[in-house]
Amino acid sequence: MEWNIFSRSCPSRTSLAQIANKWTAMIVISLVPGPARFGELHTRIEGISKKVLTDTLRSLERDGMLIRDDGCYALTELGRTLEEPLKALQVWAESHIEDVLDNRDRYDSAADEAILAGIPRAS
Amino acid sequence: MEWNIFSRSCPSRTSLAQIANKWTAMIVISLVPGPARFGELHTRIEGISKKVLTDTLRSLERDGMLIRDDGCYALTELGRTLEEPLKALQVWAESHIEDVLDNRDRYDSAADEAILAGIPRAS
DNA sequence: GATGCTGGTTACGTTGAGGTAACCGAATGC
DNA sequence: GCATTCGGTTACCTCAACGTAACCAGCATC
Repeated sequence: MEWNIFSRSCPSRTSLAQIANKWTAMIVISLVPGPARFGELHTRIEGISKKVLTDTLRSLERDGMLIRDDGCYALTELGRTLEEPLKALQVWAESHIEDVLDNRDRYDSAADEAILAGIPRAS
Repeated sequence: MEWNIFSRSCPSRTSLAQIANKWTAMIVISLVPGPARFGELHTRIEGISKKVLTDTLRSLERDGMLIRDDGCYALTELGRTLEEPLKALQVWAESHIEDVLDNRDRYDSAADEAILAGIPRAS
């Protein structure tokens, strides 16, 4: 079978949606060093609510990326194959953020100037 | 400066949220072979609406990952550094989807059986 | 100058993701 | 027995993401 994320209703797109997700990335990365308890994850991933944490954990458990044993979560073999790609996203985000912040500033101030100059719309 | 996606209000988390996104992934991957026009992207990425496509393109342009030249979009140097990590997500999603689908089936039917057996709740 | 195509924008409605806070059962401590 | 912690669940609400459809300016075509 040819799976293709660009195809409107290919199941692989739902899988992409699951892994291309900041909470998924943070949970998986948090579990790389070893299993962790619910409370530990809740502390490490600052700002995540208990609801979202449980929802995301259940969803990852359903897809077979982690297993739960009485409040203790561990990556499965499948989950471990996500370590490298998701870690790469973390590294990218942290190492290029200054660039990105600069670009945003430039973009926003250019937009402001265009408004002040009375240019009605980009063409 | 120490950027850290796990820190509640670190800007790098907003950057992670932007790149850990299915539309971002599909757009960037679509632009790897070379610049493309709006209509081409709209066709290649099946099921994306014009609104979401324009919104996502503007957002990526703002962050400096692509540039627009009269309806033609091209990755910047920064955007090209995303090629590898995002391509990895596509490959993962497409190559592990059968596994994931099996896991979902197993999880869902186990849940059904638990209900039929009268087990009130997982503990 | 009407018709159509491209690359959008706008207004509007729906859905889903996510936050908050209260609650709860089981285990542990005093 | 009572309070506390842990690992959730539940109800409720908000807001951002997304879809739909109509509209529009610029340009080319005939």
